[in-house]
Amino acid sequence: MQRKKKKEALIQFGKRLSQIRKAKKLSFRQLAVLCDVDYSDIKKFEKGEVNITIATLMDLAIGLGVHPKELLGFNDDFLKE
Amino acid sequence: MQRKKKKEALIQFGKRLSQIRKAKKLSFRQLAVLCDVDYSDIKKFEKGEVNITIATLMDLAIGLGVHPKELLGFNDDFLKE
DNA sequence: CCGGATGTGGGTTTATTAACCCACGAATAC
DNA sequence: GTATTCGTGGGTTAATAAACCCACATCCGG
Repeated sequence: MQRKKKKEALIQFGKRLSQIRKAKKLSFRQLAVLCDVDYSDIKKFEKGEVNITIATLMDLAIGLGVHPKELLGFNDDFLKE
Repeated sequence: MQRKKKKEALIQFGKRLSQIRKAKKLSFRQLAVLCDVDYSDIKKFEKGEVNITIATLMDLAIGLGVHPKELLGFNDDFLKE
């Protein structure tokens, strides 16, 4: 994946994560406890600064109480351009 | 995520990847060209040896012509135990 | 006013992913 | 029978994700 597209993908993912977290009315620190990751790292994920692995993705899904698929449920049109 | 569960998750992911690749009748090397990753790495992914990042996940999805979500479309019951 | 939670930004070290490459034997095709 | 493609297994090095930690300003409730 090209540098630019990769960055865009991570930002889209971050937005999706943020969306779900807020829908569940969880703070960074609350979610951090639920999914056993550091609270300050979650913000990095939501900003699209980190290219997380699927294990971390699943940790987040567990904490949020959704299927891992949900976290990738963003519009993927930008991938096709 | 506990060590054991993480391993199980990666194996489930690998199986799903293998399933889709075979359904599309692609060899490791063919898929490798389509998604621009090394052919010998794809086998490692399918064996669950590597905890890939979402950028690589998307590369695979692009090569396979499916939405990234599809690659996480495995049964996640083992996550809940 | 004060204690607690929150968002934010900035660090560190260690493990491991990404991105490569090579060689072999078996199966497939020409 | 040889050229191609395949699965397989085994490497390397550089980049970075994981897993931590800390400080501070703000906001809110008691």
